[in-house]
Amino acid sequence: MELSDRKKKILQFVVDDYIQTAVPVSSKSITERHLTTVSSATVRSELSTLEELGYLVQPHTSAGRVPSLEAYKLYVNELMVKKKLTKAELDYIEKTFLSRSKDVEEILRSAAKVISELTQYTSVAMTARDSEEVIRSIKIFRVRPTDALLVIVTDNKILKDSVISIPESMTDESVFRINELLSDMFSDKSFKEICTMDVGSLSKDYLEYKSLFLAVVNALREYISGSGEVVLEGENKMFDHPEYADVENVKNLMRIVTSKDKLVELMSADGKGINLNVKIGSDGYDGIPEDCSVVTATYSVNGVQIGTYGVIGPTRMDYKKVVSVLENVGKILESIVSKW
Amino acid sequence: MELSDRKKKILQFVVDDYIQTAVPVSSKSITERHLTTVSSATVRSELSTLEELGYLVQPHTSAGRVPSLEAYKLYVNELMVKKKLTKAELDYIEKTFLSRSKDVEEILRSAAKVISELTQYTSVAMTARDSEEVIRSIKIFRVRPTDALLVIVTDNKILKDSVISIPESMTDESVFRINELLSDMFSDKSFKEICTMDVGSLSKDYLEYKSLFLAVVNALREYISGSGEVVLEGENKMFDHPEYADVENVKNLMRIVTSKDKLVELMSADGKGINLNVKIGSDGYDGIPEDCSVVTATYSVNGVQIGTYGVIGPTRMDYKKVVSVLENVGKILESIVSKW
DNA sequence: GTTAGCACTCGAAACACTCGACTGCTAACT
DNA sequence: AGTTAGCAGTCGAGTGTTTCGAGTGCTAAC
Repeated sequence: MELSDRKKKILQFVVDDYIQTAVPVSSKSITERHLTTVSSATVRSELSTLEELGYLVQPHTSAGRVPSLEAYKLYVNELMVKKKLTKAELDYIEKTFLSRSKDVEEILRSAAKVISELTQYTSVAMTARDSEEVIRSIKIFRVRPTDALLVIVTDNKILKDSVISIPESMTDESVFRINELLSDMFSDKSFKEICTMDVGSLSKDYLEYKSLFLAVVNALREYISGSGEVVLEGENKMFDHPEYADVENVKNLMRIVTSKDKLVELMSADGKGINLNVKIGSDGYDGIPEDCSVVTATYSVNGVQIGTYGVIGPTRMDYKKVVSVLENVGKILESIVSKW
Repeated sequence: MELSDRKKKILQFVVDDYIQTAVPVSSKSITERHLTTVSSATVRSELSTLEELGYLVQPHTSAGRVPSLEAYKLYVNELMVKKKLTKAELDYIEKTFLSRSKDVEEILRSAAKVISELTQYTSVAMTARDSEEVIRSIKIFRVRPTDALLVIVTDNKILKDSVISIPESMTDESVFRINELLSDMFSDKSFKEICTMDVGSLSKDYLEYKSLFLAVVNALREYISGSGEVVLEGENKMFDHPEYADVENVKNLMRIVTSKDKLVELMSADGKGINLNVKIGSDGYDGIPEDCSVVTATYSVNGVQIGTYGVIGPTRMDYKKVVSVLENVGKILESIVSKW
C-alpha cells in the first residue's frame, strides 16, 4: 500500500526529529515545527494510522511516537533528503587525504578517521582480501642468513609480512634462481588460482626447493584465508549517544566492535563500484543487538574490492549525514585510486 | 609509625575481602570469616584507628570500611600473599606461547591475550622503541620499478614498513651499490647515533644518491619517534567489574585505553630485567581517573627493552593474581628470548 | 476532512516510611 | 591493658504514595 504524500511527510518529520532529539515525537511538536497549517488533532489521526501500518511505535500510551525499523528503512530509501556537507567539512576531508600515501592501509586509516570525526559515530574500515587479485611480482629477499622476506606486489598492495626460513647453506645464486622460478610459477596468477594449485606435482626444476615453495604457498593461503586489516576509529564516540547511557548496551556493541570476526561479517557486502549498504536493526544478523545499525560502503576498482568502510551505531542514526559523508569519502578515494 | 601485627592482618583482610566482593567490609564479616577468636567490637576499634591512620575510608557512617590508596600501596608492598597459579593456568600460558614465533609482535600479542584471559582485566602490551638498538643489516629491495622496500634487521626485529620512491631509471647495479653504501653507513650503528648524524655532510661517494639517503634517514627517524606497536586485549572484560556499571567511568577508562599516546605514557617505566611496576590510583598521572590502577612489567634483554605488558583496571584490582600472572608470563618470555 | 475540547493514561519526580546493616560509645569483665 | 556485650544512633536502599503534565483517543461540531 502506498502512503499519501502527507503521511510520508509526517513520517519523515517524525524520523528526522527523533534522530535529532532521541525523544518520542508528539503530534503537537510536529504542528509547531513543521506542519503549521494543520492542527495537532489531524496529525494525531495520521500518526495513529501510521502506527497501524507498522511504521511507528508508542513506548507507552501517553507518549509520542518512535519510528519502527520499517520506518527507518523507508526513510533511508525514499524519505530522507541528503544533506550537503559544508565547505569546512569538505575541506577537512580533502586535507586529511592530501597526505598522499601509496599505502592502501594508510588510506583506510584516514578514511576511518575522517568518517568518525564527521559523523560522530564509531567507524570501521577494512581492507578486502580479494581472491581475484592478481600477483604482479613475487620475490624473496634474504634478510638474515636463515630468513627471507617474502614480498608480493599486486596492483593495489605490497604484501610483506611473511618471513620464511631458508637453509643457511643456500647461496645467493640459489636465491636468484628461486626468484626466477617463483615468477614463472606465480606471476600474473590470482590468489585463487594459486590456492587451488597442486603443489605436489612440481616439475623437476622446482623439486630442489620443494619445501621452500610449500612455505610460499602456505603463506599465500594463510594470507587469503585471513581477513584483512581492520581499523577502528572513534570507539568512544559511542558514549555520546543517549542509547548508550546504559552499560548493557555499550557492552553489547563493544562485544561486536572488538571482535574482528564479527566486524568482518557485519561489514561484508557485495556490489561493484561505490556501493552503499544500510543494515538497520542488524537485519537478522546473529548476536547483534536489535537497536544497532551499520552503514557501509564498499569500494572496488576494476572489479577488485579495495576495501570497506562505514559506521556502526544505534538504529537512531543520522543516516542523512552518514550517507553524505560516506559518499564524499568514496569520491575522494576514487580520485586517489584513479591516479595510480 | 609501624602497625601492630594484628592491625596489619586486619588491614589485609579488609583489602582481600573488598577486592573479592566490592562491598565495604564490616567488622562483623571479619570476625566471621577470618578472626574468629575476637569479637566484632575489638575489630571495630582497630578499624577505627586504621581509619585515623588514613588506611581506611568509610563511605558513610553506617557502612563498612573501604581501603584507601595508601592501604592498597601497603597491601601490594607488604601485605598480600601471592597466589600460586594453578596447574591449568600454567599450562594455558605454556600452550599459548608454544606456537613458536620469531616475531616480537606476535609474542606480545600472545602475552596480552594470556594476561587478559587469566586476570579478567583489560591488558596492554607494547613493543618498545629503544633508540639504543643496533642495526645489524639494512637494505633496500626494489619491489616495483619506482618503489623500493626498506628492510632493517636488528637483533630483535625485522622492520619492513617503509616504502621509498626511487627513480625508474635507476639500474639494478645502482641499487646494489646503494646497499653497499647503506651498510657502510648504518650497519652496527644504533638508531640514536643515526638520528644525530649530519646527513648534509655526505662524503662524495654518497652524493649521487643524496635524496635516497635522506629518505632512508627520515624513515629511521620516523620509526624511532613513533611509539611502537600497541596491542590491547580484553577491552570488554572491563564491563564485568562493578565499578564500571556507570557509563561515566567506562567512558573515562575507554578514553585512555583508546588513545595510544595516553597508554604509552601510562605504561612507561624504567628498570632492568623483569621489572614490575604498580601504579595505584593513577598516582598523579594527568587525565587519568582516580580509581584506576595500572600494573606493568617491562622486559629487557642485554639492557635493551623488548617491550612492556600489563593490565589496566579499577583500583580495586586483584593485585595478587595480576602480579602472579605477570611474573609467570615474564618467566616464559625469558625462556623464549634466551633461545635466540 | 478538519478541528476544538475533554476525559483518560501513564511515567517521572518528589516525598515519606520502614528496615536493617553498620558504627561508636559505655560500662562491666578478665 | 585489652576485650566484650549491649545499646543508641546513623544512613542508604528499597517501597509505597501522591502529584504533575505531556501525551493520546474520541467525539461532536464545523
